[in-house]
Amino acid sequence: MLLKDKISRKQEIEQKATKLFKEKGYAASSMRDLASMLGIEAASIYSHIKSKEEILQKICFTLANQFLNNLNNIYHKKLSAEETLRNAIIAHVKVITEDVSASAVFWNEYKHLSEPYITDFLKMKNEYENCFIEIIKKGVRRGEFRKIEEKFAAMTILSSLNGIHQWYNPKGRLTPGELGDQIAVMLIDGLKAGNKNSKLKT
Amino acid sequence: MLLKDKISRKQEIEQKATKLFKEKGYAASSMRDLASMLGIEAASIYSHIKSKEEILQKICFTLANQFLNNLNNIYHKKLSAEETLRNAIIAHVKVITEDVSASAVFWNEYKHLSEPYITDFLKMKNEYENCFIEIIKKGVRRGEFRKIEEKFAAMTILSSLNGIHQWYNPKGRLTPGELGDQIAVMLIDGLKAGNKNSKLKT
DNA sequence: CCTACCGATCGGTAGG
DNA sequence: CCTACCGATCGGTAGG
Repeated sequence: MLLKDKISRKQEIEQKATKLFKEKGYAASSMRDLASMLGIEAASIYSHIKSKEEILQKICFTLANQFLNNLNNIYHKKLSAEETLRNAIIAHVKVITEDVSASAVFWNEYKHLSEPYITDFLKMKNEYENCFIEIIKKGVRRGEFRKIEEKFAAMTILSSLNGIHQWYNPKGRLTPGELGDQIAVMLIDGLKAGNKNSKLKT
Repeated sequence: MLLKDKISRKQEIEQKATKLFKEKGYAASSMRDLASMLGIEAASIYSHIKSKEEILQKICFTLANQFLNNLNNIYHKKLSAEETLRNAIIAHVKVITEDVSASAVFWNEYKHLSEPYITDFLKMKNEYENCFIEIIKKGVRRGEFRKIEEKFAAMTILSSLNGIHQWYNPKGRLTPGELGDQIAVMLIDGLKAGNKNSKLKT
């Protein structure tokens, strides 16, 4: 009972902090801001967490692991490049829509991680981006996609996915599933249109 | 001579501040950081500028005006929706590539503007986004683009453009012009592919 | 452009 | 979870 209370209080702190970090940015968010959202004094927060940065670390690495695990699972299914990319996009969108605040913080505030966390984080980010580049390279090689600068294409796709948190309204017309499907169609068609090699595959 | 020196010193402060704000974020950048980049004391900066926020205001509104002016000029040319969108994308990319640091700050740090600046800024941002939505609505109405949720499409395009500062290397293979052309092709093809109404236009 | 300094606020600790 | 408090740092000013 006591343990249960403590866990849920810690989760409440993390959730409120995520909201706060999203709205004001990590550096401009003070522990006194967070405390007043919780209705307690700033010093009391330290009964539940070790430091302000610990919260940021948890947000960043939880999401980074979700993104990477999903992508690894999809990548090893050995589908066509198009289907791999479609599944990767849909999985990415799902992670974002499940916690829009966390994904905003993940994307905008990771630079405030200290060493060695920032180095680890950047390694994971790089691995993820390289995997997207590889998928597109494969698609170009196999004639599924048009000839295109692969890094450019991968970063354009990832940018549009990582911008979702800035405009997506969970209560709006598009459900997360519809959003993932639609954005996958739009971005993949952008890679396929005018593809002169596509007949090689059919 | 004295006036000329003072102007260029102010510009140097603004340029260095832009770089600093990009790298550390506005809130985590101190005037002492900026001073040490300039080789002077923090207090001396205030001979040239009024406040830290004044620099942020200049960055944000200079870019916002560039984006809006370009888009208004293009919009009033009364081209097809596709050509309007293509020109808008290319113009947007040009502004970003001309000053990658400034556009990173513009996009990531505007939330630190105080009133009334933040309200003005958000108005301009909204106007810009609505104009993109209108262009896409027109394209869908005229059968140039497939049927698509217009706000979703506009925000996806703008997100991919506003992510350019995170990965674009001015010394890399793609020139700013090539980047603008390529990204326009990819995004517009994503709007056109599978368009069942396209024959209405030819 | 500098020295000297201001009040405010920061993340965090001690001790209960 | 609180009171009381710490040293560090912040943006900015006065006066030269």
